[in-house]
Amino acid sequence: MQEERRLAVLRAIVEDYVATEEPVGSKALVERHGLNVSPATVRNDMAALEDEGYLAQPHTSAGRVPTDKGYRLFVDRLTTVKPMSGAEKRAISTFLDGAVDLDDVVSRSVRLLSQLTRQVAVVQYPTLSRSTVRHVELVALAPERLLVVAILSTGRVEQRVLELDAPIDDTALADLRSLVGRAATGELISDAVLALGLLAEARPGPGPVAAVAELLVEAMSDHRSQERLVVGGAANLARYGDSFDSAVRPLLEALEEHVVLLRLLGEASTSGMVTVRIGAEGPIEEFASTSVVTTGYGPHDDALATLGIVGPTRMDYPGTMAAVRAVARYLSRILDEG
Amino acid sequence: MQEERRLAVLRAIVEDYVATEEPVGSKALVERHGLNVSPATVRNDMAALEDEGYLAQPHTSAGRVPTDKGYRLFVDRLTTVKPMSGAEKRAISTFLDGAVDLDDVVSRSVRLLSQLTRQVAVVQYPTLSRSTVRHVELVALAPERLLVVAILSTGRVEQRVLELDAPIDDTALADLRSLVGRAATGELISDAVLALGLLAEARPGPGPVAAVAELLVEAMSDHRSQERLVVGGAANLARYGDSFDSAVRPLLEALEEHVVLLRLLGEASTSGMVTVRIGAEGPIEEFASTSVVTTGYGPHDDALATLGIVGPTRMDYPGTMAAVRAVARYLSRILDEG
DNA sequence: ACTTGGCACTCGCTCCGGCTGAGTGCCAGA
DNA sequence: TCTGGCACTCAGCCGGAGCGAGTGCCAAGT
Repeated sequence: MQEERRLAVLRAIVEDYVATEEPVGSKALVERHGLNVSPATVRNDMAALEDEGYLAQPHTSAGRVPTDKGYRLFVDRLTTVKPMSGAEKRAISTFLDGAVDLDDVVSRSVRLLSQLTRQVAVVQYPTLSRSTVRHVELVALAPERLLVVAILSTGRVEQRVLELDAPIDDTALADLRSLVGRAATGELISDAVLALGLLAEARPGPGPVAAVAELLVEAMSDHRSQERLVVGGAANLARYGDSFDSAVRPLLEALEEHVVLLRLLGEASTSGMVTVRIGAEGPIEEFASTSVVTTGYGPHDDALATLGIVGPTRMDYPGTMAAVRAVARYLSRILDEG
Repeated sequence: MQEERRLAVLRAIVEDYVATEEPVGSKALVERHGLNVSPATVRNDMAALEDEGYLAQPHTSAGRVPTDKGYRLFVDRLTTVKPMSGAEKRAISTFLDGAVDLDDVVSRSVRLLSQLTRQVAVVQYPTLSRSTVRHVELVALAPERLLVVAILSTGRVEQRVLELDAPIDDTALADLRSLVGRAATGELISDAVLALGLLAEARPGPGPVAAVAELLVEAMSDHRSQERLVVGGAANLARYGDSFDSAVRPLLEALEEHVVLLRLLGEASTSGMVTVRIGAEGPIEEFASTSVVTTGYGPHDDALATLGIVGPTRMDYPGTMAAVRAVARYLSRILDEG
C-alpha cells in the first residue's frame, strides 16, 4: 500500500514540477492532487523516495525535484498513454498531406513535430530499401569526373560525383551506361546493388568500369541518405530559462553537427516503440542534461529511419511521446502511399 | 580640427565598446588610444557627439555607447579595410577547395563564414544563369504524375513533380522526352528556357505536352534555386550575453523562416560591394537590434546570389566585412572554375 | 505498523541602507 | 580652445534583518 502511494507521490511531483518548473513541497502536493493523506505522510514518502534516489533537494529547505532516475521510473511505470485529440490528429494529417515532395514531407514533419512538442525536432531521411530504381544517368563532367544520378521510385534523386583513376571516353561511357541501366533499372535498391556488385566482380582488373560499378554500389546503398537529417525548432531552446550559456551553447553546436545527432538517433532505433533517453543515459556529453525522445518510422512499419525531439529532462513525457509517435505514424503512412 | 578629433573619438569609442562590451568613459579612452588630449577635452567632444545623436548614455553616470547612427558613421567613413592575413586566406581557400559538390561548397561556405566572423552565417544558393543543361529526364510516377529531373553542368540536379491535366501514355512520353531533350540539352539555362517556351507556344491547345513544357520553363528558371539558402553558426547567438529571451528567441525563429531571410538578403544585393545594414535600418522588425552584413557573389563577379552574416549591432565591422568579402570572392572563383 | 499534528529549525529570497567608484558636467584659468 | 579641478550622480556591491516555504523528527492517535 505504501509503495503504491509512493509511486503516486512521485508521479504527482513529476507532473507538478514539469508544469511549474519549481521544486514542489509536501503541502502544495496534497492540495493540488487529491491525495487523501496529510502533508506529513507525504513528507515521509518523499524522504524515502529521496533515499532511493528518485528525488533530490536543491537546498536544504526547498521542495523536491525529480532526479533522472525519478523520471526514468515515471516514464517506465507511471505513464498512461495520452492519445492525441481529434483536432490534433486532423491537424497532423492535413499538414502532412499537403506535401508534394520527399524533401517537403521531411521538412514539414520537422516543423510539425517541433510545434507540437515545443521542443527541438530532428528527422532523419528515410532509407531507400523499399524503393526501386527508375533510372540511372551517367554524365561526364570531365574526362576523369563522372556524375552519377540515380532516380528512385519515390521521386528521390541520389547524386554523386566520381573521380576516376583513368579518363573514360564516350564509347566506354555509353557502354557503361547501358550496362548499368540494364542491371539496375526497375529493380529494388537491394537487388540493384547486388546486380551491380556481380557486374563489378565480373569485370577483370581495376579498370574505370569496375570502379564506377563499385562506387555505384556504395552510392546506392543506404549510407548517403541515412546521413541526411533535418533539425527544426531551435527557437524552443530559448525557453531554457536558467542555465543558459552552460547548457544551450553546446547544444546549439551539437545540433549543427549532424554526425553527433546521427549517433544520438542511431542508438535507439527500435521499430514501433517510442524510446526515451533521459539525461546522462546517452553517450554524448553535450546531451547529458537533456532528454531525447525518438522512434523509428518507415513504410510498412519497418523502422527505416528515426525521428524525435531533444528537450530538457524536465519535459512533458506523456505528451511528447504521444506526439512523436503520432507524427511517426502519419509519416509512415504517407511513405506507404507515395 | 576639432571635427577631425571628434571622429577619432567616435572611432575609438566604437572600437573599445566592440572589444569590451562595456560603456566607455573618457579616461579609459585617452589611456588606451594615443589621443594627445586630456579626458576633459574628450568629455566635451563626447557631449557634442551625443547631442548629434552618435552616442548615447545608458545611465546618467556611465560611459558612452555608440548609437545605430554612430555605427553608421563609423562604417561609412571611419573603416579602414582590414585585409585578411595570409594564414586566413590560405585557410579559406583550402577549406573551400575541398568541396566536391555544389551542396558541399555551400555548406562549407556557411561553416567557414560563421567561424571566421563568429556570427550567424547565411548563404543563398547561386542562381543557375551561367550553367548549361546536361540532361533532362522525364519519369512517369503515375499516369498523371510526371517527375522531371534536370541535370545541370554544375553537377546540380533540379527536380520537380508535375501533376498533369490528363494521363499521358508511354509513346507520348517518349515523344516529349526526345523533343525536350533536343531543345534543351547542351544549352545555357536561359537559352533552354527560351527554346522550351517556343516549343510550348508552337503546340496548339492545353495538351499535356504544352503543360509539361511550360512547367519546365518555370522549373528551370531561377526561382526555385534562389529560394534555397543555408544557415549556420546559430550557436554564436549564445554569446548575446544579456537581453536573451527578448532578442534571441525571435531571431532563432526568424532564422528558420527562410522566406524572411530571403527578403533580408534580397534587399541589398549590389554586386562587388559589401552592404551593411545596421539595426532598425532594415525592414524586418525581428532584426531591428541586429546588423546584417551581406555581399553578392557569383561567377565572373556577377552577383547571382547573396551571402552574409547576422549579428549584434555591436560587432567588429571591419573584420566582419573583410571576412564576408573574402568568402564571397573565393566562392565566386570556385563557381568560375567548376 | 501507519498516519497525523505539532514544533523547532534551516536557509534561500527580498528588501533596505550605506558605501564605493567610475564617470559626468561645469567652470575658471591658461 | 584646451585643461585641471570640483561637486554631483547613480549603478553595483555588500551585509544584516525579516519572511516564509519547507523540512525532519517526535510523540500521540488509530
